[in-house]
Amino acid sequence: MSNGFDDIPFFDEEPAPRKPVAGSKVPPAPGAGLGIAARAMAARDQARMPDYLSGLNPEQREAVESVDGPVLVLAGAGTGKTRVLTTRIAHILASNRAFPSQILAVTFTNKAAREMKERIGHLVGGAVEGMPWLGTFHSIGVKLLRRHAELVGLSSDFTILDTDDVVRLIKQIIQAEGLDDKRWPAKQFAAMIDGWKNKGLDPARVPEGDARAFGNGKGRELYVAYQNRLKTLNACDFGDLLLHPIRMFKANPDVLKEYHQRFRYILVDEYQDTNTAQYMWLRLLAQRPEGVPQNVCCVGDDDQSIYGWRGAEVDNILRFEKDFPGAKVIKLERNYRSTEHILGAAGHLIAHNEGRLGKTLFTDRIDPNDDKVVVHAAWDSEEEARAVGEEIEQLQRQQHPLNDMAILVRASFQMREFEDRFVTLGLNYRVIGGPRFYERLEIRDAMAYFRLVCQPADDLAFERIVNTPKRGLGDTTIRNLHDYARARDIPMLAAAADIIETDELKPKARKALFDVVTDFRRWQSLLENTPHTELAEQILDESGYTAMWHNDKSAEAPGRLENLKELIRSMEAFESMRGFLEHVSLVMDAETNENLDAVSIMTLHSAKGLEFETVFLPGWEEGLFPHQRALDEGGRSGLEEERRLAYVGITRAKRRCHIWFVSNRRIHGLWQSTLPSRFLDELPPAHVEVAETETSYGGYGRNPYGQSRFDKQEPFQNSYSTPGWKRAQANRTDATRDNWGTRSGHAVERIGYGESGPRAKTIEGELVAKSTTTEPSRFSVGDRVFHLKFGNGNIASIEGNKLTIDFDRAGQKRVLDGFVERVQAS
DNA sequence: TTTCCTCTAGTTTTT
DNA sequence: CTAGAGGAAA
Repeated sequence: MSNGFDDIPFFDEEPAPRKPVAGSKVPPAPGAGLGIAARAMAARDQARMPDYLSGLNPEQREAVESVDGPVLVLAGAGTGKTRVLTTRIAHILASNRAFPSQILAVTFTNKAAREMKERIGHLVGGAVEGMPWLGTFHSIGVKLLRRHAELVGLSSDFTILDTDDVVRLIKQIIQAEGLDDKRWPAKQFAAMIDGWKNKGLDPARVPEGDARAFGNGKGRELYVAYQNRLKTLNACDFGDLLLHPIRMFKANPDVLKEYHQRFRYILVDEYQDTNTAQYMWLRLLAQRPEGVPQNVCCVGDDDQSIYGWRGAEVDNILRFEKDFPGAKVIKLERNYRSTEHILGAAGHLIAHNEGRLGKTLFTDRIDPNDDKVVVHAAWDSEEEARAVGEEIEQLQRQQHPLNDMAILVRASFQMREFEDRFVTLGLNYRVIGGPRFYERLEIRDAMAYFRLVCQPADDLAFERIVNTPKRGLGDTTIRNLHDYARARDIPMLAAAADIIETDELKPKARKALFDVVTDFRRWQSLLENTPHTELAEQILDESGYTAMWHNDKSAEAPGRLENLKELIRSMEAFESMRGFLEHVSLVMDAETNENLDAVSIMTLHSAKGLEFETVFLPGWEEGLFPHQRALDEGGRSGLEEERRLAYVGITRAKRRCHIWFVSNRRIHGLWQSTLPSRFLDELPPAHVEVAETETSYGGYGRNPYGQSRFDKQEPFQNSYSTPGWKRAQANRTDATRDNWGTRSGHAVERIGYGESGPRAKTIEGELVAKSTTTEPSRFSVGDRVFHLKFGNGNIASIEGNKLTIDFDRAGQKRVLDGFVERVQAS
């Protein structure tokens, strides 16, 4: 849990590593307290061929052992990419080429970094201490910046702003420029700045046209003003965590040189996702002066590049060989995940893209009993959800764990239908990627208190909480204070301390502000000597923040209090409040509860890197997938990215992949009839079967879809002529919309779930319906209960795990007992 | 200050 | 349609 930079010596105290000599013996490892390198060496010495190399195929092994010089590993889905990366690091360590602190290993997400640490630990036998430079681009950026902040005009205790802070800040700037913040939304400009920063553009380099496009042509001025404001706040946004180090390195070649010496080996995960700024950062660090080997290894898959829309440049991976002359390119094509049908379908689909580096996944685990990829047609999204639910239940009856199944959607609105259905069925599910814990209102408020205690100059935090809970400090007072602070160039909290000594404010506001200032003074004085969790609780109590939610009668209030408790709990793992704040600003991910058996529902984007026995891919319709906007805004390359997304979806499946399309979908409230996705036509018949629908309608054979519905003739185009396909097509054309109820043999029961109000989600961002149990209900009629969505109510009747409840506010609803908690009768 | 109403926009997401 | 934001009224 490092919260800074001073815990790692800049250069190792140990002697410089020697070049390994073939067959050289390494001295036996002494007992306890071994460094990672020593342990790795010991592990290697146990066998002639190091253990860690034994299970690798020849290509993987080559990727692991080609440690010197630039290497690009093109690792297709399920080909053991992470394994190669981690084994490679273990190998570098074990062969005595570098110390752990001389390896730079970069990932995109914290999750990936964590996983790598863990797996290296396994390989080397023990926890990985001393890999200080394994982390995300951003966390490594922070580490560099904390060390050299003064070189870019910051002080090393700078704050990291998240998107929410940034938007509020930009809004102020837009208003300060005298622009209408409704006509020029701060959010949009924040996105523009983010985009520019992804491209490595400082204000001067933003193309004229782009800069003029915002704020009556004032885009550039606004960007400058924003950067200035950040500097006065001693703050960075996420983009700066990359750009500042780049600037720093460019302006200080001596510093860059130090890092060149330090980082003997550089590894990059998910290279296809790097944006221009990351690419610049990497080249600065990786490209060495003549004669020095560039030990860079980038691992990626151009076919899985799905983040172009947020600045990723597939081109980075495509031109690796130009950037690093003499680079070795190793393709990993042997797939260990999926059946031949799944690979065949995915491979045929992705072959429709141009400009690929070209890989074909194969497996030799061929089993004639393997299912083909199945394409299903449904009348509308409701039927789609119902049918998927049935399939899941059927698999469940065959003892397949729900954890092995996932529904991967293109857009998050599609999730709702599945959630509704699963709640009705009492089927456990979890939603991955919902609102994040640290993005919740109450968490952000609490964090603002903590930030302000640790960093009295954090004006954004100050503004967020001065009047939360309500203290009668309205707009006018704040504006006053703001001007006062600006005029004197001091932080707002300091300004508040000053202004209460004057008579500039009304007595009421003055008193309120006085209380705030004294509270913060007190908390700051406690910061060093009070256990931080205790202090945190104290802050939330004394500020009246907890009381505010206690008094709040709304349905969400108890959940929010619970989240605050969870926040305090999660602080325990940290040494100090500062350490905790640093962690939170970078690590925004929530963990899922692995112990629960549940179907996962997530977007295709968040599914990258995961795998499931069975994957359901609903919503393969033109306009949704490929998404209309991707086509409109991205043209050909937009379509190709969508296709890669489809590829990612299919290759998540190990054994079973079910694709769905519907004929009617409600978009923006109105029903629209839809066409099957062109991607369906791009699947190879040999690996695909069309499901016979159990429903009894249709069969007219009116098939408007022949060959080449969308594209010019393409070599892969094929027209399905199987009876099943024809029927599926006919179904979607001729079905009548009276399928409410039991047509598919399943009693449809609607329970209240669809009115406005927040979605019921647990702190992990999961919504979990308890499965039907045979146990007697833990509730009885008349109990007073609380429901996250509907609030308080009394139980009117009970059937199994389904409760009928008279809610105080929402009226009578039927809900599953897993969604309510018993409360004391009031 | 709160509540209610109107308006608007509406893929994908990490850090 | 529907969630969220912002403005107007109580």
